[in-house]
Amino acid sequence: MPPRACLPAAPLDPTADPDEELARLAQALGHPARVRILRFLLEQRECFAGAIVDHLPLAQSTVSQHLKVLREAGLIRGEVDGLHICYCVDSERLRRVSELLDAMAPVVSGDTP
Amino acid sequence: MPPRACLPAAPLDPTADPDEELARLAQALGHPARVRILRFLLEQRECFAGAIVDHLPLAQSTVSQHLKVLREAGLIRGEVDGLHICYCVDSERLRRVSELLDAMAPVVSGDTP
DNA sequence: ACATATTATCGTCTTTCTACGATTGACGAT
DNA sequence: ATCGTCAATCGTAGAAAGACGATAATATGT
Repeated sequence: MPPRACLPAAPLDPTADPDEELARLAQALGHPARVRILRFLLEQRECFAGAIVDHLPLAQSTVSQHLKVLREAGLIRGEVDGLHICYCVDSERLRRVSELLDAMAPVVSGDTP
Repeated sequence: MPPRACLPAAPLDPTADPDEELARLAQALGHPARVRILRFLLEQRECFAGAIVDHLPLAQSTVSQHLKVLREAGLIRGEVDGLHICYCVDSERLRRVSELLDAMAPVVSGDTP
């Protein structure tokens, strides 16, 4: 098996501010195409970029940009595998979103009297 | 107690598409100021717009626009109370975000072997 | 009716996002 | 070495977001 190099992946500023972190993650999720990419990636468990391009009605360069946004938010990781780049969701990072949300709104019951 | 009228609140297109819905909600969350507003609102349980303006280093009109974004995403509701507008978080709608996320990634364990 | 207080909206400017085609760089195969 | 393939990046054009001051709308108090 050839050694798998890792893409620059997540520049992810160690923001330390949960508001900034949540906003950053949410912004990455804030486009239908990117949500679709995530869902597809979760369904396939992993796949190379070309498959994602085929799955969306967008140009290759556009998809590549969306992938970059998701990568920089840390929501996906891409590994170079020969000619392809194999992408997969960083589930931990995805869970982090719910985590931040829950930390913010710790189960308030009955807000609509 | 005077009758409380409800603001246009949530135009919220009944998208039916969970990807669109999640993207829409995430986009509303995708700005630090708006996250801060939500957090503040959750802490206070409710408060009028002026208090939010005082709490952020932004112009009144800017805050008003952020409130509008949150309102249109259904994340907050504003009720006219005399001279003030009393805002509060729609916790159910906020939980909906986690819900959509969880539905998308139903607890995948061990994604980083 | 008038002045005051509170918030939304308007107009504008600047910045960022989205999308695309074209190009580049890297790899594998011939 | 050259050729195809795959994916990132560049350059650019148009759309949307973010910020502000100024203005308008509405309700309250005098």
